[in-house]
Amino acid sequence: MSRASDRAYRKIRSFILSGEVRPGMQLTEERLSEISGVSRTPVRDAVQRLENEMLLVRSASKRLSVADWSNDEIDEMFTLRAMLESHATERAALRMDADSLRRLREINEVLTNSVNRPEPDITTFLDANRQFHDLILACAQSPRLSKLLPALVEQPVVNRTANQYSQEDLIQSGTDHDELIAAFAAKDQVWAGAVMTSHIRRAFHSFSGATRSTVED
Amino acid sequence: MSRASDRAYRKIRSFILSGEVRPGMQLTEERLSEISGVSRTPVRDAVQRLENEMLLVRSASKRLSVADWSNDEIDEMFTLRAMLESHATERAALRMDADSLRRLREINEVLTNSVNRPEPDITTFLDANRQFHDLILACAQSPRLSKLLPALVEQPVVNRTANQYSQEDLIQSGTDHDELIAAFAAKDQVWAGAVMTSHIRRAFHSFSGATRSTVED
DNA sequence: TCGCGTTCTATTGTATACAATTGCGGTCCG
DNA sequence: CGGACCGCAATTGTATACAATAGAACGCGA
Repeated sequence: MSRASDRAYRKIRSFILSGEVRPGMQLTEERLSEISGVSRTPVRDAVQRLENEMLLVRSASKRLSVADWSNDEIDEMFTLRAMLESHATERAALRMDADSLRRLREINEVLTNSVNRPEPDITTFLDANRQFHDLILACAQSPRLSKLLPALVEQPVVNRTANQYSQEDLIQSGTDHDELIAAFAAKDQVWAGAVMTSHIRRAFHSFSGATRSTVED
Repeated sequence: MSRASDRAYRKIRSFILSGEVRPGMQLTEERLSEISGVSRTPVRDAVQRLENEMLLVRSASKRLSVADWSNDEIDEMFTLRAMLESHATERAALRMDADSLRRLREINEVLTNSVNRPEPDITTFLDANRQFHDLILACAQSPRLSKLLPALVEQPVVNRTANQYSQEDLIQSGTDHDELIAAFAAKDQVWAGAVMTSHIRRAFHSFSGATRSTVED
């Protein structure tokens, strides 16, 4: 979208993810327009996008509030993501070209280096990770998937989790990616899809293990 | 959404589906506001929704045009729908209560009656069919799915196809639904999911068989 | 004091005017 | 005659003012 609209989207998004506002809390459009520094018109565009990503929800009568996900919803989110992203991976396996494969290797090189050190560089890891998954999605060549998946991946969880990952988890991610690359090289869609499924399911369990047990403490 | 916005959405939608405009054709926001009889502001809301459903696309520089789906995209659409809707069905199988089950039977009774006659009543069929699938989706109790699926089902294809279905196809739909109901009654999620998958895949092949061969003629 | 209705206020929805951007066409120079 | 540049027209993007609606607070009567 356009400049103001995008600006609003990013500002509001990071505002929500920063944790300054608690789930369930009301947010008026006017408030959001103050936050993002643009008028309500582009704010409304941004809000509609955030509603689709379910970061914002419209309460009974049109009032906006920050989404509050139940555990069941988070489970479901990972499940759907695993389904769709492994499907994307299967498609990508059939359509992968040499250049993309090379690029995937480069990206994963960066990712691996960022975690194979005493103090993992989370920012670099997240960035490389995103690039890796994005490139696969692009190779899947499915406009629909490209529209649906991002709303599911939506960093909320990804980002919140990355800090909770243990270093072994991060290293394992790099290993998963290596195996994905091997599957792509072999043009084996079943293999590739399966690796992606377990990659995501593992992330899910690391996540739910970490956060939920701490909540219960 | 609100009144004008919804009105715009429906008007534009039916305008596109009516076939008055051909895929790829440009549509200015002003034109759309004339069609729907409201100002550009609510039109833009509606447009954003239609973009998500991929009935409209924004070409290179923000100009709107009617979406033009490749065969591959239509295949993908059915594939995704089958994946997600059978997943929804699996969830529903675990959560189905007696009332909903009864209601499903009622709806399918209507559906079956509408096609078991010399001249099938397509309108009634479509309406009952939609209710049937909607109720299952509701029983799945997954806000995410409820958001994702409709954008995929989106009558475009459903409606265009219904007229192309042979009477046997329509009757078979009713039979599929009966089997779904049996699976729900048995609380067998695997069974239910499988029936839904084949239900949709059959629709897909009826569709692509009908339309694509005629195109090639 | 409780329940109900009424008014007032906060919030969202719509229209319109204006700004910015992009495409198109015409013209001028080589 | 061809190509590039410049300027106008069409289209989208943004702001603001106003309308409609839903919620809350207040007061009145039973």
